[in-house]
Amino acid sequence: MMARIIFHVDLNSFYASVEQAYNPELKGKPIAIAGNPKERRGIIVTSSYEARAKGIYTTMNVSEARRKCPDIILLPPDFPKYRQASKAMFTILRSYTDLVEPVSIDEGYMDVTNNSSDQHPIDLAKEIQLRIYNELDLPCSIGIAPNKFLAKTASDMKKPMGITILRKRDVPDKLWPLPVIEMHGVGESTAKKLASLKIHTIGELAHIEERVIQQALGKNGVRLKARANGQDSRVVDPNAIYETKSVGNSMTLPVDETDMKTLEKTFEKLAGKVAERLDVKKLCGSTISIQIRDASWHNHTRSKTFQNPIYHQNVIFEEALKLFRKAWDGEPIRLLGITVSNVIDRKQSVEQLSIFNFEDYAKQEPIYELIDQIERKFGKGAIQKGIELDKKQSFASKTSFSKDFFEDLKE
DNA sequence: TCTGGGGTCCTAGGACCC
DNA sequence: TCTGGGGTCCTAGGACCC
Repeated sequence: MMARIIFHVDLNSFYASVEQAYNPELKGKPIAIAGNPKERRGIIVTSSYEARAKGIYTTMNVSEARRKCPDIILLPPDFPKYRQASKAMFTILRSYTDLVEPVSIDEGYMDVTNNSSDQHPIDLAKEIQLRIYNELDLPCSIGIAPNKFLAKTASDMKKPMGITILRKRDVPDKLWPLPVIEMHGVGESTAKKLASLKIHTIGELAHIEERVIQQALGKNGVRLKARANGQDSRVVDPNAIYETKSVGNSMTLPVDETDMKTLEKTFEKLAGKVAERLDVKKLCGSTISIQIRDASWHNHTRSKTFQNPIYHQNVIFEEALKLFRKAWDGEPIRLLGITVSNVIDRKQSVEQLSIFNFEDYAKQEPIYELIDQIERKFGKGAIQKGIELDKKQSFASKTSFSKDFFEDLKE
């Protein structure tokens, strides 16, 4: 197989850079975007390099940041602004290839293997970087490599405004000496487990026996070992962003809360936000989950799956509350969240007619032919069986008798 | 360093089916 | 009455990323 050429483009300290681009007076100054600067529980989301130099980092509490850097300029996040800048950046990337996969608001992959121009990849990267800088006033780093993992790793190596090539043959020298926690996909918990196996560097992970890593970390461990060897066959998928799997909102409460009225109000707000976002994207989902975080940072989730996808604020609110009442032990609560998952497009969402609805539907239609066809498709007795199973509430996922399906059959 | 809010993927056990 | 093995779905929790 021909070697691929993958770019990973990463906008540097994105939110802070956008603010500086909009307001040049902020350039060269320690600035930070804080979730909610007024709230006791506000945290630093991003900071400029000038702020970082003074010890500011992401997740740092706002009051802590003020103490460390008294002249810091704190700004509330302005997501519409960031989304616009992000869009403009991806438009530039797509002017070079359709094979652009946004990963988040500020980073994405490109597969430029088959780019027609005879430009050297490094010159192409320079051109892209310069355009983003000149046209949008935003700094970015670009990693160039034969796969996603190495490209991502490379873009991290020189910031801001770096361009880094990481070839397969560079892996032993450039990657293996690094501590394993530096690897994307290895967090604190995995690093700890690896340490207990006497693995401290990426090189040591690269050479561990397959059986041992599989035993300790499962599938993920096997994958990490491959990555440590510079192997990653994931393709650049331009459609990945359109495949939303879940939509959720959560909220940290001003104080650890036990008052039911306040908690109910919070759920109402969250249900409203989730419903609104589902509306905007014309989505619905069949599973609802709630998240409860207690004062000691322990998370609990409860979920329920329905036959029919939901999206109404009231339904989301009521189901969330039901789950909550069953799950809550009365302990003070730090955070509440609602997520709707198993998400599908509302239009094609197949208003899933249950069999009972089907019977109603059938009364108005000449259906003997229809039944015959269904039984031919799903086997003799399928209808009867469907009715029985539906009574046990376990039918929906097996065979979806959608309206569309019936329309199709009638032809 | 005591930690916001948006996500994705994986695992493991239980229910249920064939 | 006791018994396999394979598969899917659901639920709860954990890890990780930006």
